[in-house]
Amino acid sequence: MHIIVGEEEGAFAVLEGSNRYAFTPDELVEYVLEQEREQPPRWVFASVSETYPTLLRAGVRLRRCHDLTLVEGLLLAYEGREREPRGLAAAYARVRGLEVPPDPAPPGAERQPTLFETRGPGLPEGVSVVEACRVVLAEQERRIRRAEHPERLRLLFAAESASALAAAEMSADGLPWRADVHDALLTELLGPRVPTGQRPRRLVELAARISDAFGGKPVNPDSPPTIVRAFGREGIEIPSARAHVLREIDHPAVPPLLEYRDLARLHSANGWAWIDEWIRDGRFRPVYVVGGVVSGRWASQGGGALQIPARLRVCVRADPGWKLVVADAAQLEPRVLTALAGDRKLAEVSGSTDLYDSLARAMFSPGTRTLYRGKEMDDRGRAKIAMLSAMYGGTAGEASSLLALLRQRFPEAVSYVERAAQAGERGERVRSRLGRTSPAPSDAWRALTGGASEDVAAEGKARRAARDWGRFTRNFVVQATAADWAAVLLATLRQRLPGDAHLVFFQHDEVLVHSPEDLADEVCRVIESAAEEVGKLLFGESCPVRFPLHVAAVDCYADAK
DNA sequence: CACCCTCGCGCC
DNA sequence: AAATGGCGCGAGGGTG
Repeated sequence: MHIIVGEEEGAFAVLEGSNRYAFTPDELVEYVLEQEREQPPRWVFASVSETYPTLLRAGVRLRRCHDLTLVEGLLLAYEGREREPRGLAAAYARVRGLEVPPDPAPPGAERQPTLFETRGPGLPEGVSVVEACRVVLAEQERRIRRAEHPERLRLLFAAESASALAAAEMSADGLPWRADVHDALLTELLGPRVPTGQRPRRLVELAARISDAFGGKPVNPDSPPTIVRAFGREGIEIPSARAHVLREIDHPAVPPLLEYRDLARLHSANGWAWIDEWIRDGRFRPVYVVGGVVSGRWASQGGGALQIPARLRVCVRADPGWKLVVADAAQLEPRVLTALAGDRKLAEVSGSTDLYDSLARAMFSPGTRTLYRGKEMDDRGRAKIAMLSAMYGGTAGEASSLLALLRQRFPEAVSYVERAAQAGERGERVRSRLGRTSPAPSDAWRALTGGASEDVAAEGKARRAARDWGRFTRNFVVQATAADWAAVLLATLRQRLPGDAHLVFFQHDEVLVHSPEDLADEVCRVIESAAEEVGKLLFGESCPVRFPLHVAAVDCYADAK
């Protein structure tokens, strides 16, 4: 059973079968709670991210939903039409054969609407939001039935829609964040807080030491070109000012420069200004963008939510009487590749929680070491390079020979990604297990790679462009299937968490649950059993690949792992 | 001033 | 000869 909810200018319309209601926000809340108590329906929204936060503020949590915009985007990509607008008005217009309006600017863009832009849903006169939803939903169901694996798309759409619920819930609940701990850490590393725009004491000292090391001439350590020139004057030519380049140089400016870089980044990306902007009432509330990345990974808007530096994990602490349950999938992507390819030999390797360690034993005779980019590398490191090269298309240094060895041992897995790469090189699309579909290459790409070779240089450029796109599609099948896995995990998990335990953070292959202390053990078990089911849901009951998680109930995020 | 690019580096 | 995927963000530096 599904119930369509449409929002128009603060009022709500509800379509339940042939019944139609108009509700105030308060009435809607009462209605929703009643429905959820009896037999939870599938709630249909034009967009969860636009409507659900209002319900959350009123204390409403939904179990299941269908996000028409997210699903439209996935379906359009599946059908090779990802450039078409995906909002409700556009989807409705396509069904009715009307002129298709562009998507409204995302709410994050602070752009004022121009004179000719209209606010609101952009539907034709006389068509209500719920009516449009009803029409689009029916059309989406027809398109699903036409697909090669309708059941996979249904799982994908349910999981993606549930992810949207989870994302809004996590933003509303917030990640516990101790501003006082964060402030103390900044003060310890940078010196006392200074007004925005000024360099903290420690950075001032380091900048002076850097200039001294360059003979007293002021050098702006924030400007890479200036650093390259400064080394040039010392007779040291470097291609860039990147840390790994600087580390190879024997010069007194290098140590203070590297330390400056490190601390300056902390100050600018996650300094006091960040605390002021993002931490309220002991919570970090980023805006997550479900499906914001072509591969289906989430993106975030502001706050760098998916790039929290590891050293700030000390700031993430459970409330008194609560625990943080931290769970991250161990080497998710190689396991996903194993399952996708149905590589039974590699599946045996996945039985170990440390996949790379066990892969090393399968690839090498024990204890051999070689040099890799000048560094001694043990077998585990080499096994990891081999696997990453397969998934990313790397061929630098020893990678190609390691990849060749991996191909010899596990031909099914390696040929799976190589077929995806070849498809990309031909300009074809590839799909994740559940049907996330890679975009078409650009017209510029087709022009570059399509023509017959005019000269050697043009042919080289074309070849490089083709290979680049091949690396993208090679990685897409793995990354997008990992996104499938994570979405299904989130969908499963948010249904099963006991009591007041709730998701507070998600990052690609890792979840954090804030849980009352006495429920933490149960939360750990729920997460572990959910993860076991996810592999079967995606790849079938007989899938032999294990997807183990590291799960830990801790007081502080930094204590996990 | 707004806008756009590159660089460099944090996360997966 | 060398060639690894996906992001977000801030700073510098240029353009119009």
